[in-house]
This record gives sequence, C-alpha cells and structure tokens, in this order.
Amino acid sequence: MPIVRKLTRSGPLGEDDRAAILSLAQDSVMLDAGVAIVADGGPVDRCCALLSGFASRSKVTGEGKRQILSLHVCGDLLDLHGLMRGVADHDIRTLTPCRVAFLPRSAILDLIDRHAAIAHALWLDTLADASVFREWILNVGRRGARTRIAHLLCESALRVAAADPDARSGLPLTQAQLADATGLTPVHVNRVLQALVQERLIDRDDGTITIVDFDRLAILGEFDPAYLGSLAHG
Amino acid sequence: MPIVRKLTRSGPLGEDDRAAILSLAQDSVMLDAGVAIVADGGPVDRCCALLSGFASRSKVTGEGKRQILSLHVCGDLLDLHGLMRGVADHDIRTLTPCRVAFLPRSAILDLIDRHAAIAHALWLDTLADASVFREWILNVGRRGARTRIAHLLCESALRVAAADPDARSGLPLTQAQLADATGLTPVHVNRVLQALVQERLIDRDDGTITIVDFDRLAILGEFDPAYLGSLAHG
DNA sequence: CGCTCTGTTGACTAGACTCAAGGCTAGTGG
DNA sequence: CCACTAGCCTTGAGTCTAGTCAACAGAGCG
Repeated sequence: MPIVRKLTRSGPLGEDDRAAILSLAQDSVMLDAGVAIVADGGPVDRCCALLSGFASRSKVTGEGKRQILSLHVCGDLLDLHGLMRGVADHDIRTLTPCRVAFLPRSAILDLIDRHAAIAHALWLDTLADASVFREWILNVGRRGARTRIAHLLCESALRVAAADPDARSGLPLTQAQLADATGLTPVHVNRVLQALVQERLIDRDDGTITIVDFDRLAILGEFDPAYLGSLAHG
Repeated sequence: MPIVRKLTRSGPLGEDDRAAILSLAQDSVMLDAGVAIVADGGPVDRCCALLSGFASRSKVTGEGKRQILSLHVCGDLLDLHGLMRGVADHDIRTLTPCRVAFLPRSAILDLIDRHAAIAHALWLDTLADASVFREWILNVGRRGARTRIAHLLCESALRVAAADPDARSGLPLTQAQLADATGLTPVHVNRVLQALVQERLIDRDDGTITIVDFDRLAILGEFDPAYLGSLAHG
C-alpha cells in the first residue's frame, strides 16, 4: 500500500496505526485525465489518496492563467491541506488517468484524534509538501527558462522514482502542463525542450519525457535534492 | 502574548496549553535588521518566535539571486518547518530590527508530545504558511509586475493588521526586498511603485509604503484574502 | 570627509510572449 | 473506409515586458 509506505518514510508507525490506515482506503476509483478532484473554493469533505497516475495542484489568476503548484505521484495524499480547513484554496486535478481512493474527512479527523503517530506523520507529510512549494517559488521566481525546466524535470524524476522504484517510464506531461508548472508559455517550453534534446539531456517519445543524462541536467537545473527530504529515494 | 493570540485563532487552547507555551517564551533578544536567524542547510535546534519587526524566509539560486518566500510579522513562529526535520532548507533573516524569543527544539518537541491541542495548532499554523506559499507561487509565476506587487502589498498589509490591529505604520520594505519578494529587479520595482503612487494607490514616505486605496489596489492585485485563512483579520 | 545603502533615471538589450499558421495523430461518425 | 475534428506539437515573425548597465543624488554614519 503506497500510502503507508510513504508515511512510514517520515517516521515509525505502529502495527495498529497501519491497520487503521489500511481499513480506510478500501475501495478505489479510476479517473480520466484532466478531471478536477477538488475545486478551488469548494468544500473538502474527503481526502483523496493517489494510487496510480499523476495529479497536480493548481490555481488560476483573474485573467485565467493557470499555475501548477505541485505535481503528485502514486502514494501522495492529495488534499490534506484543504481537509483541515474544510475548504480548498486551490484546484486538484488529474494529469493522467489515475486510480484514487477517497477517505472521508471525518474518518481522517478521527484517525488524527486517536493515533498520535499518524497525526505526526501527516504533519510531516504536509511539511514536506511545503518544502517543495518553497523550492517551487524559487524556481519560478528567479531562474531562467532552461534552468527552471531542468529543475522541474529533475524533481519530478526523483519523486517518481521514490514512489515507484520499478517505474522506467518517462514523465507523461504535455508541454502545456509543463508550461503551467513552470510559469512559461507552451511555445517557449517547446523551444527549450528541443534545445535540451539537442544537447542530449533528455529524450522524447510519444508524449513522454525521459531524462538521458540526469547529472548534467541536475547541474543545469541547479538541482539539489536536499529539500525533498523523505520524498526523494524510497 | 502575540504567539498565543495567533495560535488561538486557528483553534481553542486549554489554560494549561497556554501556560505551557508562555513558560517557554521567557526571555527575548533584540536583533538588527538583515541578520540571519537560520541559515539554509544549517541545523535547527530552536524555534524562533517573532515578537516585533519583520522577517523573511528566502532561498538563493546558484547564480546568487535571492527569492523571498514569505514575510513574517509579530506573532509568527519562524522555523517550525525546519524544526521538525532538524535542518533548514532555507534562510530566515530579519528585514527590520526585530525582537525575538528562542524556544529550544527539545522543549517544542516535548510540548507536542504532551499537548495534543498545541500539536494541532502548530500543524494548522504550518498549513496556513503552506497556503501562503501556494498563492506566492501563483503570484510570481503568472502575474505581471504591477499585479504582482499590488498583490504582495495587499497581503502584507492584511497580515500586519491581523498581527497588530493598532499599527498605523506602512510597510518598511526596501525596493530591493520588494524585488526579492516578487522575483523582479529593484529597478523595475522602482518604476512600478512610481506608477502606483501616480495612480493614488499607494504612498511613500521615508522608506515605508502605505496603502492609500486598498480596494482599488486589491482589484489591481487580484487579491482575495480567502487563502490567508486565520492569518487575515485578528 | 568619504563610504555605503537606497532610490532614481536613461539608454539599451534580451528573454519570453503573442499571434498565426500548419502538421501529425488519434478518435469519431457517416 | 474515409472525411472530419480535436489535441498536441512545431515553426516563424514581430512585439514587449522586464532585465542590464551605468551614472548620480541624497541620507545616514563612522
């Protein structure tokens, strides 16, 4: 169970803690790509656990420009942030087809009340998210397009690898999604990606991006995985 | 005590909880402007509570460009994020002269263990921080310079007002700091500020910025305080 | 008095955006 | 089986926002 695996990474859980979590995430649902799981401003009465596929948080400006705030992979809990307040301050949407399990809000709150270890683990999980947000601000605010995209690719690759060590596939992000994640336009992303392919840093086949030379890409992207904490390496 | 006041905003605390917090924050220190309280990559063995003045979180790119991640006012707990991991993933520095109290890490961890209500309140506090981070990503990622600066000014004004309802002073940010917060250059910030003054949206006297017409500035900045949650209004 | 920091201004540059068109693939319906 | 459509990707030309570089003014300070 990927969620238990992820939470255990940040701290120890007792056998009863694990059992309590597992009892919640019973049935799962398959969602199409591009589906909104949570809408900005809407109520959050359940927590969505991502079992497969990619999802994102995003917000939209008054002018309708979308900015992706973070990417999420298998094992991530998607709306802990909104859950505690009961109302979402951002969208959560699938980027690819996704399998998800819904955990009712009341059950989570109950879990927190009764299992201090789980409450602690969930806190650490949200702190890890916050750490990623901070790096994302730096990335979008102060780095040029090449560096910015390189950084994003490095981060995503590591998180995918941590969540699913066997996965050998590339990142299934469209250039428009990449643009929303980096605060650039699809056209510019396209040109940068072409350059990166030219330089043998990445490769592209049929809609997915694979990293050819991680080390050089990390240098270009000024990528230091320290901020990922337990989100890097399994 | 501003810290207790702030934590109470997100949820109820018992009398013993309050007492436990107060017993920690005994003595305080005065710090100059521009001092690093926590350094990126360094150990975090204490939590710093801000009693007066302004502080910021920031990170620096490989090329030495600084990006401010969030501003902090009276009552904020400054390094809860690093505290739980024991190592900081960003700088924390004073922007103005500040009065701070240092709470030892062990004492905080102990507090969390023994007072579930405090642990909960601290979690909510970090969640509120995360919410601000997300809006900040949108701001630097997708908004133009005018909107971006207007948004930042609105947010800062509200947070200051929430922390200290009596305060009538403006924001004591230099244009360079404003530039680091918005991901712009000081030169460009200068020109935008002049335009905003021209349009009677803000005013400047001797290093501080005051908002003349909050409503119009909020429209320009696409500012909706919802994301601030308990950080807005006392 | 000179130094540093902050703010200001002008001239020039460049990185990224906009607009517009066209190609490719997959899916859909006749 | 073939048109038709809708996404996604690609390319080119032109524009513009914001950055760069450089110089200077004023305040505060040792």
